[in-house]
Amino acid sequence: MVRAPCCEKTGLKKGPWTAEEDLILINFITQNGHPNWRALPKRAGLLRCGKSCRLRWMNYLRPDIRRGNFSREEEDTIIQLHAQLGNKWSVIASRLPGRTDNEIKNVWHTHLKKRVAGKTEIKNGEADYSSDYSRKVELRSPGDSLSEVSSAVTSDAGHGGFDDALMSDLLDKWPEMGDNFWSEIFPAEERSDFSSGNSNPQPQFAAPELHMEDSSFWRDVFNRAEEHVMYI
DNA sequence: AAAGTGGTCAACCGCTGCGAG
DNA sequence: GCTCGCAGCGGTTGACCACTT
Repeated sequence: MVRAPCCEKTGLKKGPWTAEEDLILINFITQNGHPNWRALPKRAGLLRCGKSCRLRWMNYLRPDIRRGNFSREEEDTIIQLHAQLGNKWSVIASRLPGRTDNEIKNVWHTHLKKRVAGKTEIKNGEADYSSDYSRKVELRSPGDSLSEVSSAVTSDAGHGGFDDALMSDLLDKWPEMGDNFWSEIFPAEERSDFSSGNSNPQPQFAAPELHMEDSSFWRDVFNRAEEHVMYI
């Protein structure tokens, strides 16, 4: 038996999302939630498959996402959990409020894997600084995180034309959804590890302050959206 | 200044698990 | 109990960017 493809391949857009698409998705989910990802793009008027919409929302557009600035504690927690759980990125993500499995997976592969490997070598009495990366990691000041450094580089670049008034206007609009907006729309998404008695308590970080304020992404989206609107 | 190299991260692909009928 | 459709997950890719030579 052949399973039907996840989506109609023809006519569907792939690749990077545009600011316009982001806004359409945000607006649609804001108003309707996402009871059915498969049907969502059609209803929202997006030429994307449901999977793509879901991924974009879960990993990038959800307002309760913290972007960049992995703290040293978070990185250590990822290393610790990975040692316990292996590549269970979604489980690890559930222990790190505001972090997505995709982001954690990326951080692991780009930073932490090497760090762990480096420490193993150090443990074996053969500190190997042949890799420039491990040198950076080991020499940086305590409490600093590498991702903090990299995000500082990437997130602040290219936002010269950002209109703070536009951002604050948009931020003003969020409370209209009500404080319980997200829990209403996504009851199934409540992180069971936090909402229910977690039998295996893990280090908790400060509750995710809502991150729209400090999210470089939103700056970028609204910046690009503004540019887009100028063309309309 | 140009080319090469490596790092980063968003997004896609394919598989799995689960629930409804 | 079986089939089907869906959401979710983990692996992988590729474009972009920064740094080095």
